[in-house]
Amino acid sequence: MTANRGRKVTILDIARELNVAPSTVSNALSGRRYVDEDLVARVKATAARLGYRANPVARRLRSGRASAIGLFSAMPFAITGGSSRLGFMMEIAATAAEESMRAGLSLMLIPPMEASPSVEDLLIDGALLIEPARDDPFAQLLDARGLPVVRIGRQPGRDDAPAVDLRSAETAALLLAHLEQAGARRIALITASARRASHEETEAEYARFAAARGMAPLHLQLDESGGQALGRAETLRLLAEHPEVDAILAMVDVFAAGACEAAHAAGRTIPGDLRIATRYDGPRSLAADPPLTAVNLSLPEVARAAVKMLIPMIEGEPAPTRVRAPDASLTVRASTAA
Amino acid sequence: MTANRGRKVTILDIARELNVAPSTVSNALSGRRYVDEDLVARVKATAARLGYRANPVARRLRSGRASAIGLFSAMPFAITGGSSRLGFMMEIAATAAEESMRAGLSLMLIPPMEASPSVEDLLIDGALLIEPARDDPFAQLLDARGLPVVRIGRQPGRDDAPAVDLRSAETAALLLAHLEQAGARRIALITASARRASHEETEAEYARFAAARGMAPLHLQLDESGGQALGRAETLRLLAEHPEVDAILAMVDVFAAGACEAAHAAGRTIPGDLRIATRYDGPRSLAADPPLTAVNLSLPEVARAAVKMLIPMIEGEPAPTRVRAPDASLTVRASTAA
DNA sequence: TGGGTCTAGAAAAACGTTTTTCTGACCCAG
DNA sequence: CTGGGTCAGAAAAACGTTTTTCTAGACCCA
Repeated sequence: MTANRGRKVTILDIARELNVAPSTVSNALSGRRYVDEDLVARVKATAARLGYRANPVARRLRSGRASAIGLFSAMPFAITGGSSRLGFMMEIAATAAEESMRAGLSLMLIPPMEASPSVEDLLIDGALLIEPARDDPFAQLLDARGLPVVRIGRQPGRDDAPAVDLRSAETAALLLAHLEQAGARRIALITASARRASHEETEAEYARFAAARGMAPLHLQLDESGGQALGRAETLRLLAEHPEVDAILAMVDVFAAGACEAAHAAGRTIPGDLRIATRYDGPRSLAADPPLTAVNLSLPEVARAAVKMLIPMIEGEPAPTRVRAPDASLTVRASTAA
Repeated sequence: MTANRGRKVTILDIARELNVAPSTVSNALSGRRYVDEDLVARVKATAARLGYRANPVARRLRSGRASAIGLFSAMPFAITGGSSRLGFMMEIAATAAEESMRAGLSLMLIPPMEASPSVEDLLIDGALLIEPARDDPFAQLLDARGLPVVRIGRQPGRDDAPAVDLRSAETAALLLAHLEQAGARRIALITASARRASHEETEAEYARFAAARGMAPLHLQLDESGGQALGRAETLRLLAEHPEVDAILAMVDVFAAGACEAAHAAGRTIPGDLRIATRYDGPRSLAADPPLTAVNLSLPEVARAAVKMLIPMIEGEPAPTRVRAPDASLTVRASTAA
């Protein structure tokens, strides 16, 4: 019996109906002040009869709190998701949603889009920002709005900003050591041109690794939005120009998948002629042919840590400004296994 | 220069500062009524100087709109996500987030949790509900709140409710025909005890299929929260009691993965002795050993259709009440390939 | 010159709660 | 029999916008 005479039913309607003050209705329904049992019963009955639903927006007006946080990723979906739309961002999203719900916050998913949503108008109290680049547009908008933000992966140039450190230098070292140990003597590196900490750190680590061994560095920086096709095309060119390359470390999984295609097209066997490894152990590293050696980044733990950092920041309490991701570990698959 | 003297800066502060009415400040900032150019400039300057940020909650008070929709799944995460937290729900989430953002709505991720969030207090205008069971708790709460809801997968017993029909009978028929064509003569079925439309329809289709061929039906209904371990255990028992079984159709991917484990433990080869197929072609069907034959459910299209249904419902406009998912197609993998 | 229209801004209402403050009745101890 | 305390409810303030209504002056034209 949802008495729907046009307008929404408010607390005022109940008050009028019972000749009682609105505040009394509020207290009766919420129970935060004692109200005569009998009156409470009548209020509740009337509320039910009229089909009253508390307006959650009005409710939040006093506190000004949205009780929600946003999860932002500026990476094009070709990277974060691709055709199957699964991957890095969604793996973080799942755990972050759970963890924030535990704290009474909902999680809003802000997908990377050309027409970026007007950040000004999003109903959120804070944000998680996935792998921001040096000049990240979301980072600027969020900072301009003055929202608390936790970065998942440091933002280059913003060493002060609260972040979960993904420790990409260590990840890169792990992968390079594995490739070398698997027999590689000339390792090429493919990163993205976007200036994310993971790419910058990996490049530095690669330079160090190459220098230490007297190996001439061979490094491609590709545009993330090029996706798998670009990875394939550029790898083909690389293999043609540098036939001595016997391993490729592709930081972005779609580039790695493209590299596999290129290897097949160039008649190279994997891992016999060419070893290929990537960073994020997601659905794409599994689906590649052959499945790719990759790194377990412990994204659920990372997501949980990020939410735990963000919550006190929202409350205005002191919060740690830097947390380190757990130690990474290698998952060796056919793309490098001897 | 975020002049932060305790309180938040409001439109009133700007008005006071300039000896001007609050409404004028509002109009100057929003531009929806003409305000003298010079004054606009002064208002904007003062706003910037004081560090004014519009309060999005207050802004929404008049409209009462949250500008957000919720994505709910009552399936335990063991099913929807599992250890890697990816899968059905997240695949839908990615596309739904994109599609709703396009309409100016954000998407809230409501993960399945024991302590269900108080649905009453969620700041949403509508909801998508993934594969609700006959007695789905979220469905009840959402309906009680009077929110528009689009079900992704019909809800048994709620044929009237707006939904995207996942056409599970056809999916089941596709899988059964494939198993038979791959040489199976005795196909066992594993569904979940939760009464979701996909399970009910599959069971019906299986019964029809078996009857038509004079094949004695063999059907297990498992508790979804049991996950892969339960799938393994029950498959082991099944194989012991019915050694003649030469194919298993497991509707839930974790059960299928468990069935693979069981087959190995029982010394059966896949697909030689035993063919295994599942429904959702997600990361788990790929990661199984061997990779599983599964169905492409076109979840991105499904998610888009669901959002498109929901939007007019929120606006109070007439909306279609039933949409059919695209035709399903089979992805044949090593678990059934001859 | 009087009545109409237009203008830019002021003023007030509205959105729907929650929280704080006020009030009158009652009770009890001093 | 009075002053203070407790009680349940009323009243009002508060939250921060947006929207509607009002107003005083400028302008115009018959």
